[in-house]
Amino acid sequence: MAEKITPRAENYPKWYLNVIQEAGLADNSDVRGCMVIKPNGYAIWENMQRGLDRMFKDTGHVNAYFPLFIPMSYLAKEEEMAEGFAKECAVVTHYRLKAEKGQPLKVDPTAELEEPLIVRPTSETIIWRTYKSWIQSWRDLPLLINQWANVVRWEMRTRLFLRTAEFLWQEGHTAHATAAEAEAETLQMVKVYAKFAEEFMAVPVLVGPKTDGQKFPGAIYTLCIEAMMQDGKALQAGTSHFLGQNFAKAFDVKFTTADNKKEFAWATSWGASTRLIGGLIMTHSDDQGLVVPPRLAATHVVICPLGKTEDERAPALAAAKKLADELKAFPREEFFGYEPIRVTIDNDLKSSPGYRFGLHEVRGVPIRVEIGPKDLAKEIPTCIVARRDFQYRVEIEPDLNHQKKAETPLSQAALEIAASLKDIQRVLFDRAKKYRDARTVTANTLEEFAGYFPVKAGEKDDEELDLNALKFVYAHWDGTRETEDLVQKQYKATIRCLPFDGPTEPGTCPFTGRPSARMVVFARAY
RNA sequence: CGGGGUGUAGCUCAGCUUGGUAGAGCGCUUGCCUUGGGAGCAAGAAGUCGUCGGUUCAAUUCCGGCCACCCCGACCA
Repeated sequence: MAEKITPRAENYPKWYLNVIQEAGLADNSDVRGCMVIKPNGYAIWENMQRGLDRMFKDTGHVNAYFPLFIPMSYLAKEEEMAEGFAKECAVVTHYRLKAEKGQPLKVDPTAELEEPLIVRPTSETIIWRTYKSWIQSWRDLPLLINQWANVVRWEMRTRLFLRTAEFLWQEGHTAHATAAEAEAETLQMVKVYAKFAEEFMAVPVLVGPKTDGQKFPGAIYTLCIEAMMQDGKALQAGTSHFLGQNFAKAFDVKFTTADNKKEFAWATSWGASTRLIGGLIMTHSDDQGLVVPPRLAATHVVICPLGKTEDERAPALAAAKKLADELKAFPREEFFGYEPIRVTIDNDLKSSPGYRFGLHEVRGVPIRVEIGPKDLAKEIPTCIVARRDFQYRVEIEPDLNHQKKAETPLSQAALEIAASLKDIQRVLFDRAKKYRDARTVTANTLEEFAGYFPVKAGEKDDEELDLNALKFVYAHWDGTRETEDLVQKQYKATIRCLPFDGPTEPGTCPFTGRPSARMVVFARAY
């Protein structure tokens, strides 16, 4: 078998790119920093959208759409936001090209916009400008709106899914009559993200506020979910911001209260992006390729009919179709988003079975079914059910090898497959949680802390670090920006968040000796 | 924006030192053969050698400018 994927232990970043390529998730495009999301990758995004959108609707939100272009002056109205995003804004200055025969196409210098437009890096400004006309009375509140969109942030260095110049996301923007209501919304939505991460993505997350140094430009505070990747690095996977009255003041959004007073509205915003796909890959996938939890998988089940001759193939194909129909007709349930089980039949009987199996494996199909002449010749016809979450290679996970393939009577296969899909979802979450918990430690002294974040001189970033080197480290912190910056500089570790369910006892900051209110989580981050 | 590197077939790259108009592997097409873990054989299609200029009888090769991309730092979902 041609090994196309660099093992994780050898070079984790390279492995990540190999998986994306071999699984057909995305490609780099000719446009710098922008990716092409391929069907297998986009299907995962669609499943994410479906799951999240359902949860947004269930919590009372509705979808709307706002313009891609934002007048430059809008961004300027909120000072922190202008400062935060100024350096990564794409700007539109002209509205016309000049096309003359025999001449190269060029920008028409006579068609300059009076005011440049920026391509949205996030939509708070244009949305709050719009809310000004939507909100007059307390009866107009709360305003609970989400939009699915693309945004552009002109990043210096990009990586497929994790950081691209253009990315797809959703951004919720809500307006409330009171601070308490807005804060409750902020908390509710970060919990929605946590639930989505754990129940759909099978990714365990830490939930809690960011430090002031890490919060969103323009926010009073930011709540986030943080996941651990297989290299021990942290990935911020979703954020929910309490924006106070900052944007209401910037765009003069006032409403009349029940007792006829004027007040500025209170705001939240929250977002999650295609970065989630990167996190999904780095949490579950293995050296054989992509592993996707069933709730997000593009295809749940692929059935591979086998056979040398037409005489062998025809019955195998017929049995495959029958099983596919049974699976598709399965009663719809919440686990599958009330949609049919996604089954495909691999009709490529001319390719070798090994090639076909390998292809589905690298592409992350949770369950593969084999139906061939040997199975159909039995008194009670059977099929082989192979689970993607169990390695088939003895040398890699010998203890799991016995579970790699199971022979199942065809008559029961649909039932067992549906049950296995749910089991895979559970196994992936448990595995990821165990992995994270085993790599979460506490540092009580500076020496301990330093030991967890080795920075070896002359080393090229973390590529040469052992895959097992990095951890989530709980440690005390004196609460100052200076200390946070110092730690980042010395150890390349940042404070990921102050987890809601982490230890909250006060102590002493190991970096400065000053008192600390509670422990926080440090990690290297993407 | 600083440091380094690379541009040759769809992809990964060799060739350039010592100039004479281009190769391999993979992929693709066709045929034969093969089928329960990534088979084999044969034939075939495919490249203005990043770009502009210089040197030369002759430039993918030598020289210079430009452009693009990649990696490492700073910045970031």
